[in-house]
Amino acid sequence: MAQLHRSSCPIACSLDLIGDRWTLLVIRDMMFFGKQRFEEFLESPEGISTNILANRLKLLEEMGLITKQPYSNHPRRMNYELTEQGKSLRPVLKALITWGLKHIPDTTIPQN
Amino acid sequence: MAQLHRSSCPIACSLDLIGDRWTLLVIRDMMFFGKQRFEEFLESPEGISTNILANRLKLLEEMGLITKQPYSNHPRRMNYELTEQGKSLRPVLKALITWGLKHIPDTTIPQN
DNA sequence: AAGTCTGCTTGTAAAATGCAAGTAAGTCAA
DNA sequence: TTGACTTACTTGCATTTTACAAGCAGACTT
Repeated sequence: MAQLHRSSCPIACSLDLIGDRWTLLVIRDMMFFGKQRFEEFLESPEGISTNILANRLKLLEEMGLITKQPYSNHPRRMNYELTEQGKSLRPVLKALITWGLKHIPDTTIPQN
Repeated sequence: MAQLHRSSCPIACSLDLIGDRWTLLVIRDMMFFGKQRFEEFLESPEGISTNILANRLKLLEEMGLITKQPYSNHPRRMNYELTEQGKSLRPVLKALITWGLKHIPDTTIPQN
């Protein structure tokens, strides 16, 4: 994951932040499936590994797209939630869903 | 660049095809700046390197998002053009532009 | 006091990327 | 007709990122 912006183009800058194979899947899990905890993200069918997930959650928090909070009084139990900035990625995900469903065979709206 | 689909989710599948730091920038150059030749893509401010560009053009052609044709009677001069399938990525790019302009400081619509 | 649950970290091999240099096929100018 | 030039790549190699497996730490639970 690159940190610096390669240009001032909004597409390039967006890709610098969220343009990899995992980040938007974490956002998807939060936005469409209401997932909030580390173990829940691990259950998604794509099979993200724990080190990548920890790294992406950290970066997303640093970017301000999600927030992390301790979950009630349970120990070491974290709640990840989308910020308004994170929620505003919905049109991007919608566009990817529409394109994928139309152009990639055997894609379907998943249930979990 | 991965080739296989990790799941049947349209978002995940789309990211498997176009979810890297360079592919959508090549599409952008064709869609918004009318670029068609190898050397033109190299001129973009992000500075893609020649091996990555060659690889992405090849993958995009294999996916059916672009076509490659010899340019008139000039030698070794190729024209890359978006197919209908490639053009249909416009809403995805539009969504990224909108999000980037709103949420990333110092992004602007570029001129070249 | 021992085991469990959750959320990570660490180690290492494999893959992708970045950078520089080189190559090949044709054109053009002298 | 040869030697430079243009365009579109390919190759080699160092660096970075990813994938996979294993381990660990703190709080609870029995």
